Amino acid sequence: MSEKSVATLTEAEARKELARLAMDIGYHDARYYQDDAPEISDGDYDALRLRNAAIEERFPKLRRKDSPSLKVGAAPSGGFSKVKHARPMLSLGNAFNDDDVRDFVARARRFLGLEEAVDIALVAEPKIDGLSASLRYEDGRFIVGATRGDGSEGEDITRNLRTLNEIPAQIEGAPSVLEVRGEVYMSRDDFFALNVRQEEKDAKPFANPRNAAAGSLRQLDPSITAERPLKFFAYSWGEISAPFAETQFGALEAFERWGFSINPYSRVCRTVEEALAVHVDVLAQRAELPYDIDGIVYKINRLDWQERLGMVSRAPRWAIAHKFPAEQAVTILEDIVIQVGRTGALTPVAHLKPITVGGVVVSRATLHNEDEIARLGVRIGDHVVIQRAGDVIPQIVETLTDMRSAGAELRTFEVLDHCPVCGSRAVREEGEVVRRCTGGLICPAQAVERMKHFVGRNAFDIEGLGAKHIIAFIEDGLIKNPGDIFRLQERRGDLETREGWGPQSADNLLLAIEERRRISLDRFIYALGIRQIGQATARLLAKQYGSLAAWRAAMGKAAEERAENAGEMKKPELVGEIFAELCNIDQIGISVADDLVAFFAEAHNRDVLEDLANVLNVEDFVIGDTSESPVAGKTIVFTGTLETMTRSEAKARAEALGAKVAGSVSKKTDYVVAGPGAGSKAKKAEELEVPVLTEDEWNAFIGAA
DNA sequence: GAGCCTCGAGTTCC
DNA sequence: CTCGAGGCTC
Repeated sequence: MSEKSVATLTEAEARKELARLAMDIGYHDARYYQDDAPEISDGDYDALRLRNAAIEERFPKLRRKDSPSLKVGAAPSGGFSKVKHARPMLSLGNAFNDDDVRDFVARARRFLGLEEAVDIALVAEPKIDGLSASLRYEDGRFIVGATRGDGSEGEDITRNLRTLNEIPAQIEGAPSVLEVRGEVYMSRDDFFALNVRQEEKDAKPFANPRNAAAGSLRQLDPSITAERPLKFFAYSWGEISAPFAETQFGALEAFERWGFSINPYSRVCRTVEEALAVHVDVLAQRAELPYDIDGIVYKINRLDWQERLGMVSRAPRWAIAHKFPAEQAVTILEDIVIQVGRTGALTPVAHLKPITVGGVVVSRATLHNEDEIARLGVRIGDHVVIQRAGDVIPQIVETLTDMRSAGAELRTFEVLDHCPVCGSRAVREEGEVVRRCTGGLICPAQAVERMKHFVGRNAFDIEGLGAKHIIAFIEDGLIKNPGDIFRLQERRGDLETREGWGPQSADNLLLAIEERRRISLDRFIYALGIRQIGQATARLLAKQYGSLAAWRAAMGKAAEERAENAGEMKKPELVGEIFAELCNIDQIGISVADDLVAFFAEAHNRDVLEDLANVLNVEDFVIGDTSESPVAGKTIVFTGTLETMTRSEAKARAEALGAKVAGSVSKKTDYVVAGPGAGSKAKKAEELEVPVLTEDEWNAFIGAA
């Protein structure tokens, strides 16, 4: 289709074309959003919208009432679809001073088993204050782009990302599958200019470049994003079909060859000290840089080392962010208010006279606990220095006692001995820092927090069911137990007639709930909010027991054992077989096992679980494909000093091959790998007739896989 | 038994 | 993001 350049269109032609575009775009919107079956590529679609916007810009008077550019909320319930990252997008550990960085390198050296004298080269690159994004290329074509989201699943912002000049639509010579990761950001100059335009349009200005970039990227209408001056630095990658570099810096160079921008301050440093010099250097130039940065990221340059180091929970062991000192400000502590958490923890929160720190207005900050208040010596009415830790969470750094006016009587914070919400006793256990409400099930504040946790992002992740609705639903008796959420459709009438609700909002919520009726076992366990059972431990349990039925059966039995042998906490075996089995899972000890079993000892909790099991579809835990692995499903115990690898490396490798790594030898142990100096464990293995391998034998054994 | 390391729980603002 | 506590290693 030959199109006339917008500049040469006559008014009549423009009017006709705008009408056609409105119709076409409306048609494709319906295919895309309603049928989920687009007929044209995103690129072609974007071209239509861009042309529409261009014509409207030249002939503002011709803008139609039904113009596509006015339909900001084209998406169904106003959102982006989700994209699962083929490889998770990690976050980074933080260093706040030079020693933290030296420690990081020392840890890596130890993990890799390297001599003190071996230098570990690092790539130092500025950490841009923007939003990370992942761009997937297949056969050189940009296919899909996503936000980081929770790290494993982000939002599909492909159409918005396509509007960025610095994101090539096509790249040459790259692996057939390549996920490029980097930071979308806005330069300071562009941010100021945008704010001027925003004010001219009577739109709210953005607080800082980061928010401006975030707001621009989250536009439902890509033509708005297209008008925003967003930029992109590539710095990392996700899934790749073939290796394309041997070093971190080599990867950056490859990105540059493919047409991406990489940060010009990125450089290879042979030693930690050289890397630390980059930090000093860039910090000195911080104000002159065209964009905001919040620190320097160091990555171990050799990719084979990166691979061996792997990751810990959500962060790689081969990279760290060295933060710049946080911006500080002085304000007045107006009040201290107590919040009640899911576990009953009473947390004092400072209410502050609102003040801008690092481009955001801060009015509250956590005071953690009563010891922290005592340490700060703060009283209500005091001037306090606040900063945003890691440039995000506000914290009170110090109290400016000098600024107390003479004779002024400032109120001190008084420790509560009762829960401010339910009135139950609030006690602080011996040796613990937190004070807790003992109200448990009767405390409404705890009930709300437990429910919030249940529907939260890392648990059931029910969209549209936020704190406000939860509180209202609980108050109105719509939900009492978690299972009630999944019976809300029976009370559709009650939902629709709520103030501010209608058929559409009820539909949206019920749909979001239906989507989550199916859930993985580990998320399910995590959602229950059992004390000390977070994401990592929930996954361990899911892995150990495999199915909800198996887990419930085991835990129920453990609770019985515990009832019979209460008080025998010192030795797990004395409590019971299952209890001992729990404690034998690496990372789970007596304390964690006891909280877990205590949960099952409560009839109320068993009822909640039974109820949930009836309304949900909890998927069995599936481990990655380790069918080829000789050690899949086997339980391994490492003991003694390992020579060719460190303990954590050995553990990580074994787990990757589908094995369970346990801490002590039992009759369930399949193999014991003993290095020199192995003592009691190797002996116990002999007694139990568990095969004992040397390290070399073990390596040969798994090497076959 | 001390000293790491990892995990959980609590929190802010947009 | 931070802090405290639990678990593991030596």
